[in-house]
Amino acid sequence: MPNTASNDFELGQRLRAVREAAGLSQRALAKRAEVTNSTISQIEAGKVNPSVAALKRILDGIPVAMSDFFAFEPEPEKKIFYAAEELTEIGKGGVSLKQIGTNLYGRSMMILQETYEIGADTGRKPYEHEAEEGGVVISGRVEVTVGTQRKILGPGDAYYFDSRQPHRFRQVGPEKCVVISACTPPTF
Amino acid sequence: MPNTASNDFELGQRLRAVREAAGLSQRALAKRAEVTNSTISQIEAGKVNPSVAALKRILDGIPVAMSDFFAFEPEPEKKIFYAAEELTEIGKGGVSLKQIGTNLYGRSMMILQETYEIGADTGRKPYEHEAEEGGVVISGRVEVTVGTQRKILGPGDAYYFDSRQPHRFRQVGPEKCVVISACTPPTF
DNA sequence: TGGGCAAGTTCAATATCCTAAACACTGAGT
DNA sequence: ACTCAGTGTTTAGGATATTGAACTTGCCCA
Repeated sequence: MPNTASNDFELGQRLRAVREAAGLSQRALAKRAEVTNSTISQIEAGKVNPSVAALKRILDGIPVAMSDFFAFEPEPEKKIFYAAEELTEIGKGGVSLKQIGTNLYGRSMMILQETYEIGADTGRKPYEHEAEEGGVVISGRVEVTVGTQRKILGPGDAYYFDSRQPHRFRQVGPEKCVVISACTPPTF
Repeated sequence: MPNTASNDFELGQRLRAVREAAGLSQRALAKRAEVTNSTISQIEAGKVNPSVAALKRILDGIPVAMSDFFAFEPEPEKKIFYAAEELTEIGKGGVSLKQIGTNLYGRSMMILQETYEIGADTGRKPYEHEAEEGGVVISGRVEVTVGTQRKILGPGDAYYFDSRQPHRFRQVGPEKCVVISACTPPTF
């Protein structure tokens, strides 16, 4: 692909605006940022895609923080709605875990759509990181074992437990089972 | 300079954290971001300095906004104090304009230290963009003409006017004149 | 035990950026 | 007119990122 130079949005224009607002010439800024004036010229003209390191050094020379520089982005990607096929598939084997909303960095919980095929069994997960989780059965039946308790749940039934307890999910009955669940925190 | 790979701070570590928090593998994210898995691998390992375009595409694939990704930076460069020699020199000729604080993008005013050498004269600036400006004389004497009014100001004297009015500053007396002034808005 | 699969990593080749030096232009001062 | 110092721009070449494919590892399951 040729250098479209449009993938950066108006990065160059913004840099120019910021630099001029600071009353700096390209060379003056280049000296502070320890890059060359041509680098700045080409970036502002949209002829190149600067590396993150180069842009950071330049912005530090103004100085403007990276987050400020990108703060007022058009923000094209604040996804709120997700088509079914966009859901991130995590699981494997007979258990399919689909993450609702590709949880962004820093989210405080993760929502999953879990599908247990006929005969699917998570096996006994001994104990995991500190978290809580709960869910509701949408269709089918699943046998849930948490600690010493065990119960078969059908559509409309729900569960909620501390995930440090050993737990196991096993599909039962003639049809696959779908569960919507949530847990917190997502990874840590 | 060899590839230090440390200029990016912990960019790679952060990307890995963000990606894993989203539950995506390198290849899964690469597919969404339309880059290759090796690109992500090398970035996360700190072996390369990604281009802004590459990083943006990757973050869009998660999705995370650039500003969010850099939001919790150590913010090393929130400059508040400035050594005398750091002040940005703007003026030319007998008039030296030093910008206090290299006004960041979006600042709502600009503060200047103006030095008028012996005989310095700004000439009559007809009318400029909509703004207001004011200042205080620190040392020396300066004749200020604004519209039809004219006055010679000495140490401690001050002025304030709408800068759309034609105005002129002219050093008078045996010593150079130093003025601290402010104007708003800075550029626009 | 071995196959299959998905994970992250590495390597050579290509595409791209960054630098250094020169170019063109402007305004101010001899 | 000429130089000088300041703008921003352009160009060639070495440095670096990105690609595409191979490599390694670990895991599950037959």
